[in-house]
Amino acid sequence: MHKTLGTFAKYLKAQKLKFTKERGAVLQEMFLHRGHLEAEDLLYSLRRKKKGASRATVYRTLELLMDSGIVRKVDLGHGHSHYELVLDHPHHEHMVCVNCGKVLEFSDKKIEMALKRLCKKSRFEHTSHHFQVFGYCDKCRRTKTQEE
Amino acid sequence: MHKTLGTFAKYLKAQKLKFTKERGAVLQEMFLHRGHLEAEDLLYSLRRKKKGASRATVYRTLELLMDSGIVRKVDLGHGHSHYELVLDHPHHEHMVCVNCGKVLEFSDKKIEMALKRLCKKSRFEHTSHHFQVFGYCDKCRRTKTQEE
DNA sequence: CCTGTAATTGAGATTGAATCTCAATCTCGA
DNA sequence: TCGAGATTGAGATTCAATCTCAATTACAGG
Ligand SMILES: [Mn+2]
Ligand SMILES: [Mn+2]
Ligand SMILES: [Zn+2]
Ligand SMILES: [Zn+2]
Repeated sequence: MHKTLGTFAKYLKAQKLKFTKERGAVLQEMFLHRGHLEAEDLLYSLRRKKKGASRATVYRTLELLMDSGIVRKVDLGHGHSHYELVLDHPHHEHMVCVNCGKVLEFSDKKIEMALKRLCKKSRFEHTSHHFQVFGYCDKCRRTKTQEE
Repeated sequence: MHKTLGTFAKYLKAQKLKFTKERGAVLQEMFLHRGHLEAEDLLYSLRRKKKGASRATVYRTLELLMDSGIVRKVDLGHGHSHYELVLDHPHHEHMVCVNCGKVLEFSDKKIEMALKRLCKKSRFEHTSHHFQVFGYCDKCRRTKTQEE
């Protein structure tokens, strides 16, 4: 946390922005929960602790955290965004259980290589990508099989 | 178109649903434009031709077309859905130019195989996936390079 | 060709995520 | 300590998508 806090402070200073208790609280809350968080989760979590930050401020702070490379936006196919800490957590993709919502993370050199090759072939300059896999996690798969 | 029209008619009959001029018009419009369409595009396109169908009906018809396997929903990372005809157009992924919006389609056996292997390893039962690649198409890449 | 009934439609209300507005408040460097 | 300029929050707004429900329509059976 402390290293990241420093990163954020430095980023804010460089942009002539201010470090406020609301911004600090949002970052702290991201650390507290880890995982893949919705903005709304952060909002209510903060409210419960009386460390309120308005909805607008939560979204604005997430934007800043993304700009400073501390947080990334994740698309889990729910029709709204989730956010996760970058930390030393390198680029990866997500498998989402359509039954219980569980999220598995994965990354694969072969896929990355194949994608690179395909982009070259199409003369497409790749800057980023999202890869969401949907299905049933181990637990839900077993339950489902028994019911049939 | 005619084969697909038959598929749709058959599907509707099997579900005890009715074939209406609005539903016919939406399907016809999908054929007219091909490509990756937004619901809103369909809506205005139909209005211009006085073949009106309300917003609600357009969305409801797209739902039926998906259920009958004629159309699939596409996520191009725009925060709202696009739709495309399935036809004999097999499963594929999309590259989206962040500058001009151009969409390139691709599919890759190696990626499919790697994904299959990863799911097996995680005991995850794969049912579907979305893969969006963002970057610059050939044309925009050239323009961008010259400007720098 | 009729008719009755169940499905369909459309105008407009509603939802939910995300963004915007702007007056009041706060931060931080000098 | 002070003031310029950044920030905040309540509530309005946007936009895609869905819902509501009274009026309309399709179509199976006669
Ligand atoms: Mn993740
Ligand atoms: Mn496509
Ligand atoms: Zn599960
Ligand atoms: Zn382009």
